[in-house]
Amino acid sequence: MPELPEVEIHARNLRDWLSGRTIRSAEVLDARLGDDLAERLAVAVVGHSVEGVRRVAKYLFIDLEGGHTMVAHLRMTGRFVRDVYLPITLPKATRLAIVIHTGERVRFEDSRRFGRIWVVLTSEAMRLPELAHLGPDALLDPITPERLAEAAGRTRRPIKVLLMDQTLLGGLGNICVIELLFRAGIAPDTPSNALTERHLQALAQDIPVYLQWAIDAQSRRELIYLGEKGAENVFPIYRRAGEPCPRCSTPIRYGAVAGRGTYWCPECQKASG
DNA sequence: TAGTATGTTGGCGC
DNA sequence: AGCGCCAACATACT
Repeated sequence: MPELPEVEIHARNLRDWLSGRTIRSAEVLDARLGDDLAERLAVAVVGHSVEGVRRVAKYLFIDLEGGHTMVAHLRMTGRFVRDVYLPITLPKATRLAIVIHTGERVRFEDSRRFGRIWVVLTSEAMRLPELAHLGPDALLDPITPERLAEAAGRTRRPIKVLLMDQTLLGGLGNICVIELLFRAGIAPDTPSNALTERHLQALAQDIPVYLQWAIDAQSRRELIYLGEKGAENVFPIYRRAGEPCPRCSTPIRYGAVAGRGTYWCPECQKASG
């Protein structure tokens, strides 16, 4: 269930595995992965070399020589993995298997099958309906305190909901926002327009700092998402209901904010203006 | 077993 | 228009 940090780690792994390599074959094992995906891969990807890998918000871009790009969204359980030695049978959750000219295989695994992959002209990638209204990337193009304050002042929506709005800034999800609001000392259900300039400024400035920490904290070759077997929780607040707050030792609370599971410290997060 | 899950879209109703 | 809420997608884990 990746957010910006996990997608960034994917981008780095894929860059390492694919850049400069030629795609030898691509096998689609689930037709729902993308419209006409097998045909598009055959035409624009197989036989082409990878020019580079980029990340925009929670989207991955694999740019191919020849002018096309594979765009991928991992949704809740999607993951790219590399097989150096090829097992005879593909693991059950495999939805796409790509073999590169070195003989290594890169697979897209996705147990819940919500992930999506598109193959489009590189120049048209940002015009995909899903991406057309995406705001600036939360890490590469950090939101200014002024822009955040302007957006917050216009709405009574909870600050948690505002930060997860991908049209305002792209890349933050439930975990990132929970952790950012803890760091900022702001209650998740605070109406956005009740926050002070000072709190919003601190929040805006902390976003790229937090994201860089989260990337570093999870950097490893194979990502295991929280909730999966063997996952390690590196987050101070997320999924720690009842555990002591790392700052004040008050038990962490759990509840729903705008329908999403939310964790917060009732002592440290009181700021509302 | 029932509840929960880190994402996104789209529909309904106020 | 903005917003809350729900369902859909489909499976794994506790």
